[in-house]
Amino acid sequence: MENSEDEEDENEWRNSFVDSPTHSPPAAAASGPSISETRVPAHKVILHFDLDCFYAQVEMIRNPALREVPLGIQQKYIIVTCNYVARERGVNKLMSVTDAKEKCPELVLVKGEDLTHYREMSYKMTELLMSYCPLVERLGFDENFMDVTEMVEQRLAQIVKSEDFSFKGHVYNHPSADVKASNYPRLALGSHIAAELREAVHSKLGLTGCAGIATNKLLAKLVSGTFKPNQQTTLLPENISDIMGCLSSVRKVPGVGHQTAKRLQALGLVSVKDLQLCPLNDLAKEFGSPTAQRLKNLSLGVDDSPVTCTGAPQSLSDEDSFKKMSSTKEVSEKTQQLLSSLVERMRKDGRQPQTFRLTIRKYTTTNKWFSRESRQCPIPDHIGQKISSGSSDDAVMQLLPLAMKLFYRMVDCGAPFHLTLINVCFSNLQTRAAAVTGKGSITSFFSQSTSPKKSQAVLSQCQCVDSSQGIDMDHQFGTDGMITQHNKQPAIQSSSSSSSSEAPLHGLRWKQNFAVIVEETRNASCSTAGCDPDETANAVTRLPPNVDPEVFKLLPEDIQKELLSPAYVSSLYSTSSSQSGTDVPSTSKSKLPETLTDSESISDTKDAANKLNSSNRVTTVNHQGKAGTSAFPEEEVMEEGGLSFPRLSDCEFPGNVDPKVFSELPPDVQRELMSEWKQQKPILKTSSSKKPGKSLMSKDRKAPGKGSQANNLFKYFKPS
DNA sequence: CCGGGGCATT
DNA sequence: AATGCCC
Repeated sequence: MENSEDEEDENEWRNSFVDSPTHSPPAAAASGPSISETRVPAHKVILHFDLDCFYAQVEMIRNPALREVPLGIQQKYIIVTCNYVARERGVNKLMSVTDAKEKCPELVLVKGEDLTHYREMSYKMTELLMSYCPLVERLGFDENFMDVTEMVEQRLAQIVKSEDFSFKGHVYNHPSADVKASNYPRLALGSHIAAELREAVHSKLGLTGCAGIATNKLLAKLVSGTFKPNQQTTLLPENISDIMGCLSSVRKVPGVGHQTAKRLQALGLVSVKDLQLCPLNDLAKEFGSPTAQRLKNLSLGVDDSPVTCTGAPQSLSDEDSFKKMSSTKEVSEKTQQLLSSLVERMRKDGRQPQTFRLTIRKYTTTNKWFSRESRQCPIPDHIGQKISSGSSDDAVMQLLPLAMKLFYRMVDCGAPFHLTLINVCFSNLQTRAAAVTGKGSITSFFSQSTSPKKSQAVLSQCQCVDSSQGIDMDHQFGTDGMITQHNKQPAIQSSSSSSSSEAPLHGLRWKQNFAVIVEETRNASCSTAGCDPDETANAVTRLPPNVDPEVFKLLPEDIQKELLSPAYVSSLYSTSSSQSGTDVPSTSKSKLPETLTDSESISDTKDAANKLNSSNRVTTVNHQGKAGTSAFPEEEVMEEGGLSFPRLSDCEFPGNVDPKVFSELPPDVQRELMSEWKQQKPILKTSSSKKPGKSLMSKDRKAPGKGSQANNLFKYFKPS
């Protein structure tokens, strides 16, 4: 059942590649001992979501009056995107403001340099998708991949044999009604799921978008844009060569960028067809064997890269570009300004950056817009602490000299200089738990007393997420959101809606935290409808087969702590999760509610509806009650948020942790640990062992640090 | 070539 | 730590 034997469509799919000499076996698979026969997996069903003119949509939600007018989103002197009214009048993406105004003098412009609102909405989108299936990968702010293979299999199992059903939306190169879903039941079900998710996104967030349904990420992305806007397209295996073949330029292939395209062109390869036909050896001479194979595969529509959960960002940065900056005073002021907003964002994130980087772009006549230089340095701990919990202004003031030091390493201020961009970036983001314990050992952990301050911080973040949620942000435009469209002052200044706390996005993380917290404390505080005690209890109580709680409890305290460390957790994921791209941890599937099963749909499913609305309901939460009995007295407000993502626990709560042991930890420590877990990538591939051959699009994350140490700890667990 | 963000390589 | 490449 797990390696569900292929039906006809699988065979057809496979056959379509069999003749390709360069084709490597569709990786994945072989989670167990490689039985030669069963190792070819059922093909995956991958969805790609691509929101329509994303920034413009967000602005139109914030101010519905903009829906009726041609709207362009302006960053500096560029229209980065525009609504469809504007497109009808000849405005296009990445058009200069001058050209756009020429084409469409009535064009209304909204400044889009502050990404806060876009970022927030972007994460809401990802969270919404994740609430149905945790395997979601972000690509930029407006695209998401989703691996729904498991969901499809579940539905397939429930389908009545004779049941006749069809594809939702378009089918690439087919008069959609032609195609019988029974020939490709999995893709057909994928198209149903895509349709339902798009509807959910629309009803819950007010956003429209396209979806592509195919057997891998490459194809899903390529096919999703076939019908725009607000439509979806399924690609059948038999049409793979069609969609690849009609790509005029290799550049159209996701994963082939400018540089790669240029190098290919030097080999005389321009179209995808050229690339398909080019001998692998020729490619290997230019790119090396692995890259050559990847390129060739991509040209054929082959892509075995897994959908990798994106999780929280690995870095936060802020930048500004300008015509000219040539004095250190300006540089210092601009840097300070950038640092201020970055520090605020960093603080809301909750993690503590260990590295600071300053990037600049120097003006050069030789037109190298792209060349940026950067210098980076460690952030002294005392400064890091100010960023996350101290005075923001102090933090900025201490970072500024650091930044200037880096600046002087790149610019000789004795001579004239001319900058056109400054970027500040925090990376190497660590949770306080990790920061507090100092590098390797977690020993001082328990001596840390519970920190009221931190709890408060978490709470306020929760409230921030809360207040920033809600689809109709219209009302945020009190009186200042009116449309202006004169030529002198072409841009509307986005109402600075500072009211809706910048509290961004890691709603993702926070909500996941809440989910875990709720589960841990549910006896004390779970009181709301939609909270299924069995489900949540299981999520936390269940241990994977290779973990012996009894053994765990007998371990020395410090060893236990190491086992709870994020590095260990992630290493566990990376080694225990199967290499198969199609195998989803079985725990995460069985409990998926039937939210999407029928045309009935999402909104009618209590569970889903509760989830999706949670953000709007947080304010209605009962703030009192079991304050005394909860392990997190200050955080009652979280329970609603937690209930909204009951299923995430499968994916997010490390299964190797003994809940009893965990529950005996101080609340503060529990919270820190959970916070850490949230930031690990739940799905990790081992980059060394198997080699699914990552595509250019894959991320292939590694477990952070301490791998060897963590691995040694495996001996404390039962062999699986 | 705007604003981000990520990964791999050196 | 710095650059390149990708979206």
